[in-house]
Amino acid sequence: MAGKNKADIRKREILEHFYEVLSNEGLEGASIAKIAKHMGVHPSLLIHYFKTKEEMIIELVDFMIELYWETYLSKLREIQDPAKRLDTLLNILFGLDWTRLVDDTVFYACYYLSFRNKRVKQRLSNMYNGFKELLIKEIKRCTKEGIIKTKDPEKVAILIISLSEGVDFYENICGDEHLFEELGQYLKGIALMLLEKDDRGM
Amino acid sequence: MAGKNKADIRKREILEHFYEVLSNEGLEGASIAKIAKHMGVHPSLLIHYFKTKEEMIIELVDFMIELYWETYLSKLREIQDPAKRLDTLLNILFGLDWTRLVDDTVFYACYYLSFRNKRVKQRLSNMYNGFKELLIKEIKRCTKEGIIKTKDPEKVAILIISLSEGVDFYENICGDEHLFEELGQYLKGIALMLLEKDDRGM
Amino acid sequence: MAGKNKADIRKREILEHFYEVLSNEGLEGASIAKIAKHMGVHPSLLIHYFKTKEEMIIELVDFMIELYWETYLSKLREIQDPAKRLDTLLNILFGLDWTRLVDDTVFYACYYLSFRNKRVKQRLSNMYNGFKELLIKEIKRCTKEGIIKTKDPEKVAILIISLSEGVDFYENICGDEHLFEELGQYLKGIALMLLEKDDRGM
Amino acid sequence: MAGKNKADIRKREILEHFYEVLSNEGLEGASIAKIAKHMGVHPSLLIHYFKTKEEMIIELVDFMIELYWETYLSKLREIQDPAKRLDTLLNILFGLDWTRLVDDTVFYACYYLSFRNKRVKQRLSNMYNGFKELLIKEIKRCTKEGIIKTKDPEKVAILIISLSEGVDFYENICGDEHLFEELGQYLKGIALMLLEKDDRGM
DNA sequence: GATGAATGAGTGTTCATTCAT
DNA sequence: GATGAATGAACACTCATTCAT
Repeated sequence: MAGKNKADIRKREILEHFYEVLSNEGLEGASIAKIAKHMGVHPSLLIHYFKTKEEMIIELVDFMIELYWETYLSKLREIQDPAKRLDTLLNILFGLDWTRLVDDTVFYACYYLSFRNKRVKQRLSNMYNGFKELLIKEIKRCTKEGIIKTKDPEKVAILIISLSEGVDFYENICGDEHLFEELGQYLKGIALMLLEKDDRGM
Repeated sequence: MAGKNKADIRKREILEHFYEVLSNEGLEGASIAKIAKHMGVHPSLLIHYFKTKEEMIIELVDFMIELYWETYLSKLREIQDPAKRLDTLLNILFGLDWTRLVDDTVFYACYYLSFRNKRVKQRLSNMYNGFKELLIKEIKRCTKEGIIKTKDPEKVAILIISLSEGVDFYENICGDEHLFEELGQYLKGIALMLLEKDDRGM
Repeated sequence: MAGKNKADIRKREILEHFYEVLSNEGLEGASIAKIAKHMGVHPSLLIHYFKTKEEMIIELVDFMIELYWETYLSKLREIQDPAKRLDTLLNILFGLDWTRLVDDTVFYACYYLSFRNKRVKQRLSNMYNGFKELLIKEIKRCTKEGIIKTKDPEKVAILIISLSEGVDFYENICGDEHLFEELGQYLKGIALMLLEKDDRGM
Repeated sequence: MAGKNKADIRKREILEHFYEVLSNEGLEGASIAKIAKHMGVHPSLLIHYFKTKEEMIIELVDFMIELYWETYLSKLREIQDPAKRLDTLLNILFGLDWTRLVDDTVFYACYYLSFRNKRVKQRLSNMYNGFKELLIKEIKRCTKEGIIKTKDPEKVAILIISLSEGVDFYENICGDEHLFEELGQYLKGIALMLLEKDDRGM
């Protein structure tokens, strides 16, 4: 994504500072002035590259989504075996690397912004739909090969993604340091159960 | 809760306007000036009652939490049968009334604030712990009476709450109008399965 | 001064708190709200007694001036001998008790206010004129009795008062702890010289 | 002092308006908004240049001190003769130009601020120490050359400065228009006497 | 490409004060 | 005698942004 001309490099640099300030000081603290100060540059420069703050936010969202996709895809890239691919996906969703990939303050800032900003919402929506489709594809493949018996792959995919996000959500409020570590394997087990025994409770 | 003197009535009134403005215009839009204008009153009056905006936020959080608790408790109040009580809890968690009880913008505003505001975080944490303990108590009772076979009630309680929040989270981004309605019964089924078959997939 | 009805007692009490807050936090800090908080009372009460803040200031000035006069007069009261009376006056003006009688922040606050507030200015002017007249009277008596040879008592009186204030002024900016203590006797000596040898440098 | 780039020119301009508003309306009246209005500019521009009001105050103090020094030094510059240099210093201290060089409201505003603002205090302290050292140097030179017989130059220097300030102080409260004019020569005479006869009254 | 000048709306909060109770 | 409700102006300061250089 993005060419490698000087402007793009500079914009990426700005986004990284934006990310950091947002992470440290939250939405109210991430003003253009503070970001500029954080990178030792004049505020006008940020406007010069992004025109408006909204544009900066949009590109930050894109930047974050890129990160997620790269993680997903890089971990799956060389794996052929369907079972292993599905297993990898679950490891990603319920592992620590995933939740810690993007700072929670930044992630939930973007999430919160999506309530009032259609463009942000659209991007997040696309991202989650992408995750969902990816998951569905793998589920279907595994079902086809008899590894699992999932009747409604979309429902289960939504369920798994929601569970992953829900635990993250819960953790942020109630989590002691080790909650998620313990919970990880347990959750993966639940997910597998849902995939295999999806014909039950319905 | 809260006395019935004039100040308490007025404060409640202010909080309702705060809630509404927050719901309509988000965190950045919910300035003291705008709330005051929304209720046709001078900004300094809000300060007169709450001293600082932070205090106002804290009391809004309390106000919201009160709403949740009242819902919980009022629905459980007259039910004695353990199975029915548990069923009611699941209906609350995966039903529409619950998610729609508090406006999402308001709820996630509070959630987002909890990242940087210890007092908000503590309150939300207490609330979720309260929900969890309530759930655990009912699970244990049902287990004792042989209705379900839950081995680790706390884990399952956390799981169920997380699932409930996770689906709400997901819905806000990806949900078409009817997603949750369909999902509700399905999720409740999952929850029941988790409660009964908790000895499985682990 | 002032009757002893309940209102006067309350007003005096308020003035004492005003004095203290002014001393601790300066002019900008001495708001009605803060004074009220300092005495654990509602701000409206101060207005109730003084009508306006200006009135409060005026009465504070009177309060302070009272303090000065009481000191002056009480120290002179029982002394008959003219030489001793003059000596006492000089001791007062160049002694530590005098400068420390009223907190510097309070005194210079009143002084500063006099630039823009005619009523304050008038009061301070009267006070200094009173001091001057007192000093002149004693100088004249001593001159008459041949103790000193002051040709122009008013000029010398003004000079002595100015010197006293000037040293206080200087001390506030440049004074180490002991400057004034050392200087006291020296200054008194200068004053005496001025009184005796007033026929010189003119 | 100060470069000649646009910012420095603008800052100086702002300080001049600050000075004027302060002189006209006192400390309480010299708000950023009023200064901005006085110079027909937007309030945030002042912040743009000075960051905070405190900084503006500090620079005003520096500005005022600069004025004093320039006066001192320019009047002494071309004079070599020790007696004349000392005489010039006394003329400055007890002459009208001196007291009228800086508006009294402004000067005493700075003085008053020094009570609560360490940086202001430090600057005034440095200024008076500079004056004192200058005076001491000239006194010593004159003593060496036998023009006067001052035993403790520092004490006398402090005395003279204090007297100068004290008379100014007194004048502000009690002075009719011509008091200081009359007093000037008299005071200078006193100062000379103190310098010559410093071995007396001690 | 980067900086500085300037704006104007907006922030939360404090202020002295009035009025009713 | 004392408190609380309410006001409206003011405060220093931050905000995103525009324009000129």
